[in-house]
Amino acid sequence: MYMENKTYFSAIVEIIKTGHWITDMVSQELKEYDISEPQFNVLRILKGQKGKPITVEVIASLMIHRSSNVTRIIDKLLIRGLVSRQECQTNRRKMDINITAEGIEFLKLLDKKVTDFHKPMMSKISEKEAKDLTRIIKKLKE
Amino acid sequence: MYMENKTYFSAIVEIIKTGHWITDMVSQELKEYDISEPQFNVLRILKGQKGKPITVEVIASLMIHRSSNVTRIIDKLLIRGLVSRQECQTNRRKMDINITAEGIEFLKLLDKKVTDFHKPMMSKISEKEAKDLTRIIKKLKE
DNA sequence: GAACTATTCTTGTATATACAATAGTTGTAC
DNA sequence: GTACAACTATTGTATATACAAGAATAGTTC
Repeated sequence: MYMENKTYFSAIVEIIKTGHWITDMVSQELKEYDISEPQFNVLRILKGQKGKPITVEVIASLMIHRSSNVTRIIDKLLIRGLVSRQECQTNRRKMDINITAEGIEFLKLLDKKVTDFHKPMMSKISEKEAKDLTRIIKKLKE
Repeated sequence: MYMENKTYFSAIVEIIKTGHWITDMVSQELKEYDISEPQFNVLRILKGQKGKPITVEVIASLMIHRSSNVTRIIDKLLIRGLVSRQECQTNRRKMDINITAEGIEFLKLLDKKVTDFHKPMMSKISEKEAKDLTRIIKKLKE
């Protein structure tokens, strides 16, 4: 009977557990600002576009965990004035989403919080280890 | 102004993304058996106890993603006769949860499915790489 | 250009989840 | 042993999520 190789199995479990561990911690950090991890993720994606609006579909594809509810995530950010949403000029099926000036300001606060959490974690491994980690983990999905 | 080191940031993002990617795939595999990933996880934990019942608390601590709803996960497994639940003799606050013979049989089907998904993924990296991956990723949480 | 198909976002709905509150049991201090 | 605190599982509830269905627009074929 085939048995899963323990070495490989441990690796898989560690990836999943650590991913949850990090996002759980980040969620805790964000809680004081009453913003969810997916909302934070969307804000970061929008900021990364440097002023160029992107569609709901593109946001979904760039999210850490592809979500089927980008519309509703945007709804919440809209209410708080952190993003803008308007019909795409060239294709009225699409929506142009962008981060507002308020969104950028707000994100600065969040980024500080999250970075402060990332820093001590990152200090545990060397830059070479980080590179190795990324390289190996990416191979899994090839 | 402090900027996050890109090498480290990529590593973090890859861990989270890959974790989601794996669990999403596994969830898809399990769907045909109408069982959720957390339910599957609980069954595996129980099987790992080799007949010794464990409490709700212990299950939660062993889960890949610690859940606050173990009771309801157990409820569902109970309905299908895959686990048993009874008051702990020595401490009536606790519950003794165990996997049933049906549960073990059912789990064999699921394990085959999931292993068939794991195998090609694992073949993408060497055993040494898997070990390195586990070692580095564990350091992050130290 | 009409009919059909594909794309894109939104919405409806059922389920899952987090979090807090509760209930029952056990442990502890006096 | 009583009072109080701590522990353990369950339940209530509000929110988040997945998935499918819907609505509007665009593209394609004839």
